[in-house]
Amino acid sequence: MIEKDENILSSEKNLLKIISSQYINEEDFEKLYDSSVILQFKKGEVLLKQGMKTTHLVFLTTGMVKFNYHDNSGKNLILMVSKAPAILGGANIFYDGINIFSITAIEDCEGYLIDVEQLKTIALNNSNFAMKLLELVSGMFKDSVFNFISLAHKQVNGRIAEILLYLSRTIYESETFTLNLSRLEFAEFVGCSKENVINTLRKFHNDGIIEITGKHIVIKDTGKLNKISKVG
Amino acid sequence: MIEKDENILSSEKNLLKIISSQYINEEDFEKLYDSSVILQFKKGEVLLKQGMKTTHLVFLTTGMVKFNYHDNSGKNLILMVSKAPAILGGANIFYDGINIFSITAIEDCEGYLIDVEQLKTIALNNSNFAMKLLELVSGMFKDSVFNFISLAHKQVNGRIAEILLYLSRTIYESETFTLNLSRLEFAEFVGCSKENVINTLRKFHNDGIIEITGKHIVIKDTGKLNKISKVG
DNA sequence: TAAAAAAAATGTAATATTTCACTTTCTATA
DNA sequence: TATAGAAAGTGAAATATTACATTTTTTTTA
Repeated sequence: MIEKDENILSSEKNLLKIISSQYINEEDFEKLYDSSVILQFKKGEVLLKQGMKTTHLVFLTTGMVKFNYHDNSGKNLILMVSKAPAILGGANIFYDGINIFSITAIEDCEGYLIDVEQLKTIALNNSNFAMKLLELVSGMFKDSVFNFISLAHKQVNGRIAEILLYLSRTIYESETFTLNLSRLEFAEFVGCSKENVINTLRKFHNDGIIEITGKHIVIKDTGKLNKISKVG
Repeated sequence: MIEKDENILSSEKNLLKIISSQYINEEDFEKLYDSSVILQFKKGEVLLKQGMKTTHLVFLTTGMVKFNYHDNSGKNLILMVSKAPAILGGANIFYDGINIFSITAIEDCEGYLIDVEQLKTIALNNSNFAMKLLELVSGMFKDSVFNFISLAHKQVNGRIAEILLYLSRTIYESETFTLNLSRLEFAEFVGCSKENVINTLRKFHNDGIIEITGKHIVIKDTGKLNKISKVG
């Protein structure tokens, strides 16, 4: 019990900001806390499933996930990649309550399942809290729009350069990292064939822009990568 | 004065739902009303400009607009097309207050400029209202995601078929309509070259799927168009 | 740890898309 | 209503991308 509390409070970002005493009182916090469950997810497991009713959000405490959409023809698309700490599923709640995409672990994860009904009840009685949720959803919207824009006017090498920079800066926070997406998943993120991803990564490698050995990537020339991402 | 009120109240969709007495009291409504201005926009005029601070939203009462993003290399992209009645600009407010895209009239429009600060003040004191705004933003998020998905895994003919159906169903609400986008704008919406748009429309015409004479379009074979939009 | 399965890599042919240079057709307005 | 400028349309070459067939490498698991 105590361990659970400490866990929530020790993660310094999103949820803390939102749930902390600034926006929510002790009593509301207890309600939310009592209705939440902590769960482990193995790589590949689905945290939120596309098409299902949104009964909960997930506050991810450790691990990384992908936001993926699968269409009826079997094709798959990765919209976003996110790492702990983060609140997942926020965009679904206040619309019609059906998950528009899945959220899947791309490495072992741990997270709190937060009851949506409870959350709504609290938001209705606390507009500061509701506003914070609005900020959260707007932020996601913005990210999605930027990703969309990039997809629309950039060619594959520009997209790949951009995604490499994004992963390096935002997700792994290092110029050296071990990718936890397969080449196929990477292709689903870029929006092209897996062969194209493989060839382009190889080309970047041969041009000395990156160094890639299997899943291990080192970004050698950020300047050039930047240029490609802008021009491409 | 009376005319203005009637105008707001007679449009049956978004704003009414949100602003109506169910969610906002007489006094708040007056505040919002007093800080709002009605304006006319000519085709091509910008209602909200990308990069500028969000000082107002627009409640569009008549006309049609495009949501367009322009990048520094001069390329332009249309994210969405929307017609009255609609609330425009909602996604910007609660994030960092900078418009992430422009909203431009594609035909003569009329709309109310609603002061954002006033709106925020009211939302802070009225969580029902805040929740309604959340729904609005979530809805836009959802639309954007679907458009994004379509762009990512469909080829140009699939995209064009889809956009034709979208325009027919959602925007013009008829199988016969007069497009108020140029071929170039249509291409910016599809995310391809204008020649590709022209050729594809011609091909659809020759195959008897649509009938196109300049800007006048008749959808002849919805079934086939549907198929192309799904397979493509 | 060996075998099976999955993922990565490669080269080439087929296809899709853009770019370019140009003509034709509209449309606004002087 | 003549005319300039914009928009639409065309065809062909250049480029980008995918699809396919196949091999190599890595990972999983019996």
